[in-house]
Amino acid sequence: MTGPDLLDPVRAAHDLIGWTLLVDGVGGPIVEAEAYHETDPASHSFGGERVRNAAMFGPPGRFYVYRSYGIHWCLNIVCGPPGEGAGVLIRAIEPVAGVEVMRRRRGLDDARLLSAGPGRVGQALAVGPELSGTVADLRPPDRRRRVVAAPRIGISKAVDHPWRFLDPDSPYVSRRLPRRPVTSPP
DNA sequence: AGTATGATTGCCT
DNA sequence: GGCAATCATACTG
Repeated sequence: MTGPDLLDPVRAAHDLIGWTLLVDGVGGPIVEAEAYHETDPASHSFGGERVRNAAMFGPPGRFYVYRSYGIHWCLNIVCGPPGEGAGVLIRAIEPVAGVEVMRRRRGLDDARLLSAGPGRVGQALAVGPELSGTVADLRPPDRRRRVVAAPRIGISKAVDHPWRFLDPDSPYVSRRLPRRPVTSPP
C-alpha cells in the first residue's frame, strides 16, 4: 500500500493528517482537513454529479478543485470508491517544501499565514482548475501526530458533524481549538 | 478577542 | 436575485 486509506472520507480526513501534500514540489504536511460526501447537504456532490463537481465522482486519490466565493481556488482529495462523490478538503498544511515560493505567491513573510486556510493553501500551491482530476502527490508522515475532531467551518448545512480533523499541536491550522469546555464544573 | 464588510463569479431558485 | 467548503481589512471593546 503506497497511500492512505481513501475509501471512507471521514476516515480519510482523519488519516491524511500528517501526510505531506506536494503540488509541483511545493507543500508540506496536512494539518487540517474536512470530509464531504454525496449524502451530505454541505457537500458540492450533494444532489449528484454535474459538470462542475465531476472530478469528485472520479477515482480516489485525485484532486477536485473548486472556486470559492468567486475568488479562491480550493483543493480536495477525492475519496472513493469511484462514483461516491466523496472528498477531503485540504484546509491547512505546514509550509515545509518550497517555502520561499509560497512566500512570493502569498506576498507575505509570516509562515503562519502562508497556508492556514483552504484559500491560502490554494494560493500558496498555485492551485487552479487545471489541477482537477490529476493525481495527488502524497508522501507518508515522518512522525506521529495527535489528531482531534471538530465541526466543519464555513458551512450552513449539516453543521453538527465533527468531520473536521486537525493536529492540535500545529500552529499552522486555520483555527485553533476552543481553549476550554463550554461549560465547566464549579 | 470578537464582529462586520467588501471582493468576485458561477450556479441555483 | 441569492448564495457560497474564504480572506483581508477595519473597526469595537
